[in-house]
Amino acid sequence: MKIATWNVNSLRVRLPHLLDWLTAVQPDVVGLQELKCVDEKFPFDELQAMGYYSVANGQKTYNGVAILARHPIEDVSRDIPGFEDEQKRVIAGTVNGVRMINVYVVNGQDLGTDKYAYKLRWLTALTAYVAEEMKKYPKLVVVGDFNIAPTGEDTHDPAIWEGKILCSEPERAALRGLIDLGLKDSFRLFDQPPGSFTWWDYRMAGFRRNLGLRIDHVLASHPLADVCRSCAADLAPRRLERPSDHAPVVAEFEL
DNA sequence: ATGGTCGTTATACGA
Repeated sequence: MKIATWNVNSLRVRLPHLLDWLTAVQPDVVGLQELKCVDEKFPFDELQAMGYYSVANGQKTYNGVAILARHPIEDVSRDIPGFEDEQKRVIAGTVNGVRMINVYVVNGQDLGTDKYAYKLRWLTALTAYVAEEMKKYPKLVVVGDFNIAPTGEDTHDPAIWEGKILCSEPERAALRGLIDLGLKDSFRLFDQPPGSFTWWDYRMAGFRRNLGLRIDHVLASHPLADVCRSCAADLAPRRLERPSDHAPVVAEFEL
């Protein structure tokens, strides 16, 4: 079972890349983020024609998440239950007995801003939600754009990023708190080449110079981590014309 | 220190 996550940064613009990538990679379940697309305009028909069921939680201009799967998506849940939030950042569903919680974590802008405070509050609410879900679903993945690089190794230059947004200690502590519920960072279950990232700023030729961060993750519960066979970023779509600024991450599980 | 580049029912703002 191939489980993937991809911040597409506008589903409308990236739909041709997405359809080509689904054909090439054949993932079984995919979490998408930053759709910037209302549900009324979600391309359900094109995806169905490719053999994918889809469920979405979209909004205009900003945010928006979806799950695609080759099998029916059951027990779909949108947002974080009990957490007041205008922004559409979470969708969950169950496919073949595997629970996927797909998240687009708040970016946070800069330390000390209202958006940063919102990010930390949001992560506290997410952690409580995932804790509840883990009681119900032993086989669970939390995937998405976490907007957090777990360690210096997940940045092109730890000194530059030290204490900055996406790398600050409170953000990293929040991610560790989520993982400490009983999850594994699938990517780090395997030897990886240094300089492995999932996001590169459009500015300053970030991708060409590999000035990236690893901020997109597949976190797997222990029963799934035990059967994880690979996890890697797929840089091919990032090399195309008019790419998303994020690469997809694909993890394979023997199920 | 600054700005740079994308996307958006845009023309300022979020990332």
